[in-house]
Amino acid sequence: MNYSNSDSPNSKCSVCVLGQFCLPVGLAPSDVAKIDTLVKERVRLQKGENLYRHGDPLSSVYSVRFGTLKTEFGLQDGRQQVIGFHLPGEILGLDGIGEGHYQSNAIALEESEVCIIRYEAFEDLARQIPVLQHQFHRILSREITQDQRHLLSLGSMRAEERLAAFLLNLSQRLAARGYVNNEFDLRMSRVEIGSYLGIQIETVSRMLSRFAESGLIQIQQRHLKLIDMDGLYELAGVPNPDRTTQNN
Amino acid sequence: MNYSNSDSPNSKCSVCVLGQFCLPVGLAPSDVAKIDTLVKERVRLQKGENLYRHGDPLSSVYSVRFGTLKTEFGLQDGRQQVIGFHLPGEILGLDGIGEGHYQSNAIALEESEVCIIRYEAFEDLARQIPVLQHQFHRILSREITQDQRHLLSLGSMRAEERLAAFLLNLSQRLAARGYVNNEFDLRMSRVEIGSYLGIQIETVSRMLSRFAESGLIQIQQRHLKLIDMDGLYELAGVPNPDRTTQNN
DNA sequence: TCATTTGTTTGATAAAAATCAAATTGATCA
DNA sequence: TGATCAATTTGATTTTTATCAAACAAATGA
Repeated sequence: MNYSNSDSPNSKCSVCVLGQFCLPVGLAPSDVAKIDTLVKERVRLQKGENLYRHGDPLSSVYSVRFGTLKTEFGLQDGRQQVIGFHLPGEILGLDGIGEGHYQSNAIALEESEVCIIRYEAFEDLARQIPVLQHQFHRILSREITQDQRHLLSLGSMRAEERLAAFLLNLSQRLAARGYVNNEFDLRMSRVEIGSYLGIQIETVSRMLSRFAESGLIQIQQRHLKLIDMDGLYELAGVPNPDRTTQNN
Repeated sequence: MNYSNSDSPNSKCSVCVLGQFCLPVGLAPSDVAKIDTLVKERVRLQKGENLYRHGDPLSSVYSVRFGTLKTEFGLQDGRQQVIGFHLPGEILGLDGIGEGHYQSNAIALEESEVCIIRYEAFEDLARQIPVLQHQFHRILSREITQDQRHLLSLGSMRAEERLAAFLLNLSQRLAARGYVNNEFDLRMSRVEIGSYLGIQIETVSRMLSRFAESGLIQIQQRHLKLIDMDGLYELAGVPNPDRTTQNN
């Protein structure tokens, strides 16, 4: 782990392009300046490095600046479940607030950098800036909703439906960040995808091959093209939100 | 739905026995009195009644006063997943904060009563009482952790393991509320258990029969006795937290 | 460069759970 | 009280996915 305490201009929330996804959403510029004083440290992580581990005392929550991380939740007997993949602008560490120590492990899937938000100081600031307080509640609430959507996937969908929903979810989140929505690189291994979706890696591989064969996607290693978005959305059980044709 | 706006003494948070599970945890008596002014309304629900529905605008979050509710999350194509069962003292409606409208349905499993916490007024009060603000963050965070534990169950456990973990989770939550931990009535149907656990009702029924046959439990209809807690905990992948024998 | 390791794909088989079907039990109501 | 309806259990069979095994490909390092 490589800490930095830079005051270089591009390290400030007030100029960060991720502001629209991160804590400062909706804040007046003068309030964002107050966050700047709170978020001064960052950490650089290499692939495979832990940002935090289950049981570490909660000191901070984190915002992804660049890169991708996964969080995983473990059972005493050793089994682990990947809970989420985290893209720039997303907040990590929220599960540590309840008990005062993190309940999950957070691990970088590639070289990544996260902003450190000291939690106690943040609570103080949130009391002073109602919009910030509300935005934080929204972030916590959306995390709950996201986990519930994931539960629906694991509890009610078959393997190929889960996989389609997963690929589309990634696509949407990348598109919101300015990338094209139909071509990207998977940062996670088949093992990690399988764990996230509650299926074995052989099944992940077979389903990807099947998708490719039926013209839904093209895939070579981790490079992915979504060809038939409508078909994928249908598998995922939702209409394609991008389609604005006659049937709307 | 039957609203009441009673100021009878036993309706106040300051005297409510559920305080130890609910919002007021850790608050000074003078601060609990401030919550009393916030939480004055309650709703009585009959079995099967909705407390809120997906899409309803968020106006309040709710605390269960007595009874049991379920929340369920739906897919456009009609599939529904039971996300949680909610006991007295637990807070509902948190998934509405993110988008300003509830993402799930909340339905009473038996005659129940919930306290209404006006959300906007609550945010204001939380700013004035740091301990209350922190307690609310803890509640949100624990909800995330609970959903993650549920994800681990659906993603990494076999049907009988999920069922064992579910029964033990209920047992623990009831025990924390002063009931015996090894004998209780299930308030939910086999269909609802199956949905919650991501398995079909026939499988739920078979697993319950198998548990009974192997002496782990006794069950008649919805009345349940946990006989071999250690065995159940082993199935659930965790050591029995109540055991303080030689191996600790 | 080749050799080794790691990750991925594909195939064959087994296990788990779903589905279909019927029987049984309990609850509700005339 | 019996009749009807709903919920649950049990059995037979099918489907899905896991597991075991092997082949293959990509990445790493001497």
